[in-house]
Amino acid sequence: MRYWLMKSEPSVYGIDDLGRDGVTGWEGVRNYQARNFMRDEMRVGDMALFYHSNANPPGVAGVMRVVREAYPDDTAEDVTSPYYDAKVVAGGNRNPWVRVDLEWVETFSRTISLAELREEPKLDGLMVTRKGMRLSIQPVDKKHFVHICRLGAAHFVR
DNA sequence: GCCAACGTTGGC
DNA sequence: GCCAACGTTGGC
Repeated sequence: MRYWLMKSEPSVYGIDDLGRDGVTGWEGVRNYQARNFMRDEMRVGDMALFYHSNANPPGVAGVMRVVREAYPDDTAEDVTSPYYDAKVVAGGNRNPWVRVDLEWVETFSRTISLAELREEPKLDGLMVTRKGMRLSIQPVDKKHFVHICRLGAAHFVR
């Protein structure tokens, strides 16, 4: 089983939205490296940290689980979607974008902020704290995942 | 294939 | 709102 960190802006879709929805399709990923992680490496049962970007403070807000592996993200072909990709349709190319489905697992009682992630020596090597790291889907070491869950006082990990 | 210009991400 | 860092585009 693998562990991930996935970013979303809470003003667009945050962990409270996922808590309400239960399960959501992770739409709108338009970066090939991030897509490749979803398409090639995410498996049902993998766990992911829900990271709030462009938030105050930015940080990990909770945990979710992969419940469906990669399938086409048809928002890329939907003119009315904010994630519409004109290049896909115009080029007559096959839609290269995929999404996975994620299930809400737990919302932390507090957000583990980016500043706190940086300060914690046990989290050395975590990708999200690297300067200039914009990748929206990142693999996370199990030991890092578990530690962040403990910081968040997660129940499911105890 | 190089690389300048441009658009986006995301912390602050 | 600013802007550094990054990814993509497109002329050559």
